[in-house]
Amino acid sequence: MSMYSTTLASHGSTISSEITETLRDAIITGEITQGSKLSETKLARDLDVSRGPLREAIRNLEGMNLIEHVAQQGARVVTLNMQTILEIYDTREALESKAASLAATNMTSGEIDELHRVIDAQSKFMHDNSNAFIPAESDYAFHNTLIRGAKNNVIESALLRRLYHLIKMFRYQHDFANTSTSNSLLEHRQIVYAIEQRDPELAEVTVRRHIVRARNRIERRLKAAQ
Amino acid sequence: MSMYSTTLASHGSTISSEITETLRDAIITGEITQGSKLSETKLARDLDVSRGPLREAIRNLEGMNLIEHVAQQGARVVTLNMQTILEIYDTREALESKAASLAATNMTSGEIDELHRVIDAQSKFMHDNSNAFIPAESDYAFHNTLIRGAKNNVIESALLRRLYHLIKMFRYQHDFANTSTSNSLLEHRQIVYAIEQRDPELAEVTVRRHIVRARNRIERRLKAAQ
DNA sequence: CATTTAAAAAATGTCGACAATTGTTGCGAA
DNA sequence: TTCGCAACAATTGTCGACATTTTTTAAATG
Repeated sequence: MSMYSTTLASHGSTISSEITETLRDAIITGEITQGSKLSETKLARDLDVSRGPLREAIRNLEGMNLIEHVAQQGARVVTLNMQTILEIYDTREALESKAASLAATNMTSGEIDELHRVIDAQSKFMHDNSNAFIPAESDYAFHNTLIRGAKNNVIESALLRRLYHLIKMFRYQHDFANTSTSNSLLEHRQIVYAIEQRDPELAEVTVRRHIVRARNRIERRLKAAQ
Repeated sequence: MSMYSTTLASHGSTISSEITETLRDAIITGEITQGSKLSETKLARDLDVSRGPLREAIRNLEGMNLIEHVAQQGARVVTLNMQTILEIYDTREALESKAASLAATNMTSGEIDELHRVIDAQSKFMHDNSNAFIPAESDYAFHNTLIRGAKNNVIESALLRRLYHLIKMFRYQHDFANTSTSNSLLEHRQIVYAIEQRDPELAEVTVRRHIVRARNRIERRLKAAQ
């Protein structure tokens, strides 16, 4: 009976935001398994809170698309089968390619510098680790910076708030945590080049290709595993 | 002091879902004005419910992107200034053009028939009303059918659950309720043609152009009104 | 008169208890 | 045995009260 590590956290003053983060991480890592029911009574007991803030946390998780809640029946963790994964990546392709197009116009030079720093770190890491892979956190840092550079809060929310938690969950639980292929680094460089050139169309197609390739890699691997 | 009409509704058994719909409609129509605070105490009194289900309704509205909630300070209705509107339409362009592409492949012939029925109704209406406009509800019916035809629940949710309420809110409050231009009907026909031909690329560009044109119309009109 | 500060008021966050609904168990009838 | 049904258990939904934080008010200070 592993308890969900609440750690020290607490930068989010309120209890419901605390347990939202705790449960979010437990779902992403799979500590709470896909498809399992989130029993209010049990969770409230385990986390040592009342059911009030717990219900609010559940609604928050619903906003991250991590759970599905139906009236009078409770909440369940989403199930990431192959179809859902591919749907997520198709949606990501549409949103993030548009974000790249906007970022080519709207990114500040400071943010472009940040992209370079992330890429350089990735390059150094791969060099030090026999070109093995890019660490997940570094990959997220790259895409986070790109998405924020679009200066479009609606797209940013659609991606970072409602889609990326699902992507992290999938990659963590299905051993796609670290993006393979040294090609990813090259693609990252091409993306930064397009943005640096302030070329929206090139930025859009490079990001689109980057995501489509990831999508197809996933599809191949999941079909092979069947 | 106009009270929010709770009507008979009640098909959603639970109180929180009831008042979610009530408040959603009040926000979309502007009965609750943009930027105004949603006071839990006052609303609970007005709607004659306790604060529990009201807080859940607020979280639901947050999931529709209709309000913004910050801890210890409460919830406010979003403000739709020009920048936000254009951000919404840029996001819609990315999502709905992808949805059209998918729909060209995945739509059933029955759903295509449904698109024809909607278009025929629009055609008849315009003919009967001196080519004035397409009624808002009929326009939403067209796009709803298109989006559902993509058979991608993630895109569908991103559009219908998280974006379209904002679009309805804007169009209702800024007199864009009825899509002007007889050109819209032609564009609808082109979209259906592309889907009928099972041509994803053509479907994508026709929908993209349809939305970009609407976006640019809005931008021109809002700038002229400044 | 403007600014600061402390008390008061109001609002949001949390809790425990009760209500209503759903799910389960076990008995009895076909 | 299988099916239906009633009693029971467990879960979710709702409520009112209390705790904590924020906002307002108003006095006091410079």
